[in-house]
Formats: sequence, structure tokens, C-alpha cells
Amino acid sequence: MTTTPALDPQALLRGRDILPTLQRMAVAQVLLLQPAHMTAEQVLEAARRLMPELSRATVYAVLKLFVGQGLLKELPIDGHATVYDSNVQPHHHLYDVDTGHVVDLPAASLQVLGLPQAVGALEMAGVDVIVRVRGLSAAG
Amino acid sequence: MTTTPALDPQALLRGRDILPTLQRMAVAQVLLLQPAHMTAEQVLEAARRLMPELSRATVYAVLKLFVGQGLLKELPIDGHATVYDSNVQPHHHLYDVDTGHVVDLPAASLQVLGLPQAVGALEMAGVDVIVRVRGLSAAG
DNA sequence: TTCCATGCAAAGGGTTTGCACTCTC
DNA sequence: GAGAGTGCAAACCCTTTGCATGGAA
Repeated sequence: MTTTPALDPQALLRGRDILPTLQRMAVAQVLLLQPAHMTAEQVLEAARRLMPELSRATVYAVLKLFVGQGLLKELPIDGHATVYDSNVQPHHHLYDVDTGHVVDLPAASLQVLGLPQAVGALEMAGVDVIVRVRGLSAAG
Repeated sequence: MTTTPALDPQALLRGRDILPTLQRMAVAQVLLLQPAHMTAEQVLEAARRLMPELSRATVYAVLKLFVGQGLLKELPIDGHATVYDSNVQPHHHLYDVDTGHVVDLPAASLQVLGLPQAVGALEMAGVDVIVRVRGLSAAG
């Protein structure tokens, strides 16, 4: 692990050459300071508690910016709404098919064998393992 | 493999207690008689070559019915449009992040180690491995 | 002062729904 | 004839875009 938890949203954003506006810091506060899985709507709702005037369009813009700067990852989990994951380290996911809750699975907890043969000469851009389960009660 | 390729759409549908209407047989013809990965829009376009009056709403209804009856699987690959896979055997996917093309990866070509420990006492509903690559030129 | 960020509202794509018509059993 | 299946259009949800305002360098 090379993660140095950035406890200061402003420093976190400056470190990625992102102008730390109030809106961006509100989103960072909600999503980047701890591991979290949230949809855009959930981010908007949570960030508006810190900044009620925050607009939906801005949240989408900020999320897209954060993804581009490597602060967030979009999860390919569910067809309806994009889920943003603030854990950008390689890892996998447990997904509750009934509730939609997601929890991280450390990269080391699963091992995928056979990848080199499977991708052959293609350029590999990443591997996602999604384990669908039932009964994941706690919030993810 | 226990697959007995059903070459007759009508028998295929009756086998699942699905009333074989002309619309459902057109969709089956296009998607179920061979392994394929298609979005609803692609299914509509292809099926309309067999039946020009087919409506979009009916295609969505039929796809949902087929998924419920285990004839199709929805792939959790991309946020925009749902991709339907007529291969319902356990297997994984190679996904071209540039073109959107998908190809099957036989279940045997990859091995995921550590699942029992990862899911613990939860009920496992399935495992999806999506390998993102670039340069997958052929249609998937 | 120039450029970037924000907010609002409208537009856009994918999917679902309401309702009348048609067909199957 | 009763109930299921279909088609059309409108509605819906998530996301993006256009444009005018406001703030940062």
C-alpha cells in the first residue's frame, strides 16, 4: 500500500492540479476522504448537506474530472446508474444483487489465473471481478 | 457442456413455457440460435429485418422475459446500454474499451482462486470477470 | 481581463409504462 | 370470450449540453 490518506481535501485536489473550489471540496469531503461507493445522486444528496446550492450538473462535472485525474473509479456493476468508487487501488467487489450494496474485496483475497493466455497479444486495460451475492446487509 | 443447440426457435421457446409468438421467434432467431452479444437496439434492428413491424417496446418486453426464463444473461459491462448475452453457460468476457466489442472467454480459461473465503457465509449468486482490453478488432 | 467553474434548464439516450387493439387458447 | 401479447406514444431516469453568470489567476 502506498496510500497516504489525505485528510485535507484542499491538499488532495492541489496534488492533482485541480483547482479546489468549494463545490469540488464538498464532493471530495463526501467521497474521497474515506473508501465509499456512491452514485451521482447519492453524492449530490450528501454534498448538499455541506453546500445546499450545489447543482446536479456540477456534481456530474466534478465526478468526471475526478475520474479523469485518477481520484475515482467508475464501477461496471449495474446498468442503471454509475457507481463511483473512491478506492482506486486494484481490488474487486462484492455486490448484493438484492440491495445494490457494494463492498470492496482486497486484491489479494482473489487470484485470477490464466490472464496472459486469455488476453494474448492484446493490450490489457484492467480486470474487474464482481462477485454477486445475497445477504450483504451492511451498507456498502 | 450439456448444451443441446436448439435449432428450432419454436421448440426452444416452448421448452421454457414461453408462448412462441412471431415477435418472440424473431428475437430468438436473431439472438438465441447462436452465441451473440447485442444491445436492445441491435436486436431490434436485426429482428426487424425478419419482421419490420416489430416494435421497440416488444423487444424490451421479450428480452426481459427471456432473461427471466434463463435464456439470456444481462452483462454488467458498460453503463450506457445493457448488453444481452445468449451464452448462459458460466464464462467470462473480454471487453474492448475502445470499440465496445465483447467476446466470450471460456470459463476454463480463467480460474478465480479464493472465492469461498471471500464470500464467507453469503449466498453466492455468480461471478463475473471482465477483462478490459484494447485492440479487439473483430466483432463481438 | 481572460479563462475556467457553476447553475439552470433543456436536450439526449436508454428503458418503462399506459392504454387500446389483436391474437391465442 | 377471457387473458395474454403487441404497438404506439408519452413518461421516466440518468447524464450531458448550451448559455449566461460569477469567481480565480
